[in-house]
Amino acid sequence: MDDPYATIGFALKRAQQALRTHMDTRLRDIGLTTPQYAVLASLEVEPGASNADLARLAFVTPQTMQTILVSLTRAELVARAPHAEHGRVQTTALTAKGRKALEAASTIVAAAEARVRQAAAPLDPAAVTAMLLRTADALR
Amino acid sequence: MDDPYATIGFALKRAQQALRTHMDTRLRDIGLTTPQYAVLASLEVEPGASNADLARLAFVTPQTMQTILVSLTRAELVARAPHAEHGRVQTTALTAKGRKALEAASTIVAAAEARVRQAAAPLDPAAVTAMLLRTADALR
DNA sequence: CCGATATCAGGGGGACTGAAATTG
DNA sequence: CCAATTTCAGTCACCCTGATATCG
Repeated sequence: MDDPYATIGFALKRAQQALRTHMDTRLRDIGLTTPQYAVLASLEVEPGASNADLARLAFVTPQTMQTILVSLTRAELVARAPHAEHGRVQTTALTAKGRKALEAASTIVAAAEARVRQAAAPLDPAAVTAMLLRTADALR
Repeated sequence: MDDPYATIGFALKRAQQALRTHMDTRLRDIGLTTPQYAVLASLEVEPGASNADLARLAFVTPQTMQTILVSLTRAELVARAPHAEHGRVQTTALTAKGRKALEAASTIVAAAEARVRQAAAPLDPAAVTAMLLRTADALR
């Protein structure tokens, strides 16, 4: 087999790690990690989502999402409340503080995305996005 | 900010996570994780490398590499020995068992890479690799 | 009774920061 | 004294198994 340093797999890991590190560094200033931002962003689209809902959206296990929600609750960025009908289900929603944090985070994340798109040139960003999602699907 | 689900950043995370999960699943049969495979592959190219050397090759902190080397040593896939001149430096090399594991892993990894390349079409794999490495550089 | 959900407990590997000790 | 290396300690986010409890 050929040079492992010349594979898409290796480059994929490098790029993702760089993006994650970059975002973590910027987001630390406003007290967030990258996964925490992702959950806040999901909650803006799906207010009142349950733990299981959020886990599916983020492609992680319910246990993992549980630990993230506990830390977000402790930081008072989200609030949880029992579901109106389903006794056991806990719904989660952004607090005012959480909405403020998300707004600040969005600027940071948009800037990072812009840098990635610039680096993608001359490849079309939409084509790159589609290619990456095809790759994810191909590896289920 | 636009839909976070339509960004390169989101797709990048999805693809990398899928690749990592896929490789971990396949490599588990031979008792390896993906980072452990990566270290074994580095050691084939750089036998006798130190912890700090390997950390730089993998773009992780020395502390992270330390934990990986401890587990590889415990599994007897690598062996560590004090450097001939530098008293504090520990050199690491593949054992016979480690070389065998690496060989088995290489087949698995090559198959995964082939699937990724197929999913990349119609984009040129070399162009995709270069684009991803450009992205990593752009985010330092 | 089944299935989905939520949560707790435990363990593991991999990533980080901070700090300490050694050594050139 | 400084720089590099190794290593210890702690935290975080991710996975897993298994168990418990609540519902529909």
